[in-house]
Amino acid sequence: MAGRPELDLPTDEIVDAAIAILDEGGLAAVSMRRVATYLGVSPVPLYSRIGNKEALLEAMAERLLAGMAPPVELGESWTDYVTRWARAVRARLLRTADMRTVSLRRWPFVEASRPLIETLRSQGFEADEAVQACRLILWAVAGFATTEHRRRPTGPSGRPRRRPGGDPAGVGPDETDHLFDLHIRYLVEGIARDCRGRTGA
Amino acid sequence: MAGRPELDLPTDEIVDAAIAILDEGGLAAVSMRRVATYLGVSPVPLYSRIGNKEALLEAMAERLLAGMAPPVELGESWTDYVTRWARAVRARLLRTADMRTVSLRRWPFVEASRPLIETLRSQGFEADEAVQACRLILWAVAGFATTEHRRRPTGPSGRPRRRPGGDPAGVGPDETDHLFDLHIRYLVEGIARDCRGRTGA
DNA sequence: CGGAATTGTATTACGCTGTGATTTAAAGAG
DNA sequence: CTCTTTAAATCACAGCGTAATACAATTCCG
Repeated sequence: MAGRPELDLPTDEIVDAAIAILDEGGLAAVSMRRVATYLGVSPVPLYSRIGNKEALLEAMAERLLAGMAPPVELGESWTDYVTRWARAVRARLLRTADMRTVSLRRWPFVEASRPLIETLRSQGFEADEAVQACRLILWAVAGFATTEHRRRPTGPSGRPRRRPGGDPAGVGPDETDHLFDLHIRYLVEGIARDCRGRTGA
Repeated sequence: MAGRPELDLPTDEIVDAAIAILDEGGLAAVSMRRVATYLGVSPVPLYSRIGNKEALLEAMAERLLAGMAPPVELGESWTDYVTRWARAVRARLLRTADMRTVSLRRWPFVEASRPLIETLRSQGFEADEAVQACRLILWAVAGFATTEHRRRPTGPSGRPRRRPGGDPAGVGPDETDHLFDLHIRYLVEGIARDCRGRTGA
């Protein structure tokens, strides 16, 4: 049963399978061999199509984060769009099953920041101001989500090791939402203040 | 050559060895077996002393990030301390060879945030205000460093895959420093504004 | 139409991983 | 000196990423 070049196994299906495995077994369950058997295929076509495991993870991150930036609405002020943008990106990041799949991969974020930069530029920001503001927001959101995300216990390993003194940073999810909005508001206010002379707000 | 219970192999030396391997070979080079042979020992004592690999990584992160909060200076305003604290934490994070060793591990950050919270409380912050401000700063710093950190190429894998359209977020290190200070300043200003009635600044 | 080149797959194999089971040697107690 | 306890080495197992090899089906060319 070998060698029918007609059987198309697009990279999309490989990524689909990998994400399915990720969703139900965590990142540790994603292996080239398992993805292959999930597709009823040997590991070879995975290597011929996506290269290696690192490339697979990259493609998974790209898929999971594609189109995370919301579309710009007509007549929307940049402050409103920044807030919506930040919330949307955070939501998408938190929906990811295992943050390590997505963390430390730059490209999807670069892509998502494009509409943000365009909005800022269209409302009077200089090019370097827009890039700077975008980076500020992006890093704040990515960092917040990274730190906020709870990874589910990946199996029986890792004894809990109860710590003395408790965890002063333990808060509920609604409090976290509030904190996130506060964070973004502070940044937006700061940016608005530093650029107020030129944006005419 | 087996079974001399006198040979003390403290967990500290295990962590030392693991960090040495991390520094010269990256996170991928850190394996239980390699750490064991580095110490001239079988993998068994590693398991009897630290449990498993996850626990080893946890211990490494703890070591790498221990004492990252700078000591409080007498008569220092909380805004100054927050700025110093943020810079120190960021510097420590960036010094880590591979960010994934340290990322997504909460405990060292909880520990580092204690002096920050104490400083805030001693200068008139309510308990929940202090925790909130601390969380804001902490997540901003951790997120900034996580996103900022360049991971070195971990071997010959991962073809670069040059992207079309370039990278609008590509900036130099000095610009990054400036952006970081700006980020922290915005947060500090926002916190100061929201708490100005009580802190009497 | 028939052989040849190409293509894409399965199989095999190598060295590595984390970790449990089994065995062995050393130290201490009576 | 003998027995118990302790902690190590050695072996074993299943799984991993991935390169090499072998083979079947298609496609091209004469």
